[in-house]
Amino acid sequence: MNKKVSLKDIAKRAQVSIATVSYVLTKGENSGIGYEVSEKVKKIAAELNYRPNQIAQSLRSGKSYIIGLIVADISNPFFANIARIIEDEAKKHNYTVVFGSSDENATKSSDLINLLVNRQVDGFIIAPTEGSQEQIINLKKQNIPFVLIDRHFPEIESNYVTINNYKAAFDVTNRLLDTGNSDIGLIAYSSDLHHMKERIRGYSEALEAKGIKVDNNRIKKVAFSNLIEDVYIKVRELLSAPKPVTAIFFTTNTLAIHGLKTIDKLNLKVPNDISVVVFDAAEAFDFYYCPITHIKQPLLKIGKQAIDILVNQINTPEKKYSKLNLKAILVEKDSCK
Amino acid sequence: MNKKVSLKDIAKRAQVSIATVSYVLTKGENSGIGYEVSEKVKKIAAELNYRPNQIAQSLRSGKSYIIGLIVADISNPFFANIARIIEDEAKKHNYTVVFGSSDENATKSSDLINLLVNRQVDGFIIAPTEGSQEQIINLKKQNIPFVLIDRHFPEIESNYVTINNYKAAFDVTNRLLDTGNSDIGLIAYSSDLHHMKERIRGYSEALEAKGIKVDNNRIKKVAFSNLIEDVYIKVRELLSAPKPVTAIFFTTNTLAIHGLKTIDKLNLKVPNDISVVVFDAAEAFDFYYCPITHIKQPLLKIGKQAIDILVNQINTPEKKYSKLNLKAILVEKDSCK
DNA sequence: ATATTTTACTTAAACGTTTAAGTAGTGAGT
DNA sequence: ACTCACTACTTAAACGTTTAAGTAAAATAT
Repeated sequence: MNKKVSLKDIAKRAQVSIATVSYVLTKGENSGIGYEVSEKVKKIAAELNYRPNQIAQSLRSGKSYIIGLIVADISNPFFANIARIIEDEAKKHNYTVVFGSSDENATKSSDLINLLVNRQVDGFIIAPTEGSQEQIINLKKQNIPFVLIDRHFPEIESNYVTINNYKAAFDVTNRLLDTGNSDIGLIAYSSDLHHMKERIRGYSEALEAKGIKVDNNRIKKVAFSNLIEDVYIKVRELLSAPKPVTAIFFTTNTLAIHGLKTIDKLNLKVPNDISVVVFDAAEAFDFYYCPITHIKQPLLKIGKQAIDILVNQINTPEKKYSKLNLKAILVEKDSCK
Repeated sequence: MNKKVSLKDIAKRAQVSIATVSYVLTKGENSGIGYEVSEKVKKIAAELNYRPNQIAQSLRSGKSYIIGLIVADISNPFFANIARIIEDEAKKHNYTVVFGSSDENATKSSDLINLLVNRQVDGFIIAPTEGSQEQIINLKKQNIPFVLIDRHFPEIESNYVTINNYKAAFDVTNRLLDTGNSDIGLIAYSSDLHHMKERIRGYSEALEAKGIKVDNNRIKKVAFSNLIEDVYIKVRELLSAPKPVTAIFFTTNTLAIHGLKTIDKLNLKVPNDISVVVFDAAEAFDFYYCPITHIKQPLLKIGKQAIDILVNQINTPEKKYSKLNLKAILVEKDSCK
């Protein structure tokens, strides 16, 4: 068995103390160690292929240089992309990202947070799931820095980077209205999460602004745990009601993917038989015969800002929270008519 | 600032030694510590919300319980899925997965490996990129356990879990031949990686087995770094040659996605104008008008086996390597005619 | 020539665990 | 009564770093 090379090994070979080796290797020019000894140490370190043990460094410094990222659903390309961006941004600040997917499940989220707290992560970036309020409050109590993304809890003061969901939903609903649709259904997750409510509020107020009464039967909610079937059922309900809708607003890309499959199964054509708008895109849409009008979130900005805020807070803990509401843009394609 | 709770804090409150606290908290029933003291310590630990510092545990034990996963391209759903499976499997063995994407770039791969070696990961699961042989050899030299997945280097003895790429490619090519295609093109990455060569060999030998001479002009290679354009060019070349092909075998899903887009642009219809088979699926294919015949890899099995082999090697370091060549299956759909 | 500063190192403590080894004190066995 | 074996703890060392504090020798100043 090859034991790993430590400062001790170098020290022994160079016949100096461990501290000397450490000084040579960590302080550059002005280590306070003489030229000859320095060179000797460096040479031996290179020969032995010395790698500092970051675990020991972390223990000593109290900093792990690890950021915990908890996304709601890693199979969703939205989160997959954001994870990637955050990883890249974190690396620029010399942080490694460890992440997990809560799958919209508060228990799993709690397990992940605990796991990572034990691993002494320096901070978190979290897309919190429903029912995870306490976990967030606990982080605050423990003084562990974190930034929420995509969603946040308005009742809990914290850093967050989200988009203006209300505004985006309002805009996209307006787009449907402008193209002549007044019977608009909405498919959402059955969730108390604020961003979901905001999307629904945007939809509702856009209708009301045009003097259209909101029909709660047209706001359909599906369970994350039973997505595929639920979407199928709800989309059918919208389309087979006494007065069927002429347009559907899918509040997430995953909902849309299964919604479009349902529409295909029912032999309806977008946009002639039914108009469609979606919150977020998906690569799969590229192959859909009709380009889909959708909301595009500024992923790069979200990731960059989240990391910036977090790293800042890690380095200079303050009581002031950063609350960012970024603008999302409406990408107009051919799916509304 | 809330300092974190350590054994010391509990010990002080309970008026016992640190060791006593450790014994109570880590050895269950037979800690050798009396009932009353045990209860007292446990109670205080709970009150203070004590969390063992895994960094300290790692330093002491020499084990980090972290597995490094390096995939070739995390934006590819094949790797995204496998990452997820590996994460889940690892958790069952009490390991945390830290991962990065090399983006098929040997330098990035090297950086990632170094980063993770410094972090004292207990082992690696790697989908190695072209030119990363030395990194792999270095891991061997340092006695760091690892398992290669998806690809491996035949010239380097190591653990690996791959599929039988030759067989799969042979089968899928045969499928094209059986449906009446004798002019078959192939789109591959320009890569020396063994699995890619094996796929090409499968294709070639399937043709030869039917007495068809392999035409090297029909084996097109594209650069990973210039994927979209290259695919477009090469697919066009195949289709506008003096004797155009009637079928194309895409050796990865990403190649197929852009290949199908090209086919759409050229106003050709699958399978009437052109037959298509693909190595690996993609969610996007669900929206393609023609269900695509493809090779399906046993992702779950690959992930499970990789973790099993790795964990095994971590716990009982042996010189014997596990080399797994799993079977992939051909999923027959409607894209061949 | 002597005091003072500077240089070039070493010692030792600390981070939070785990665990082998040590130490009282108790109870049983003879 | 005295040994022996338990029980219930504590002490101390170790994992690999970093760094404040210490020390001895050399260089400079007076």
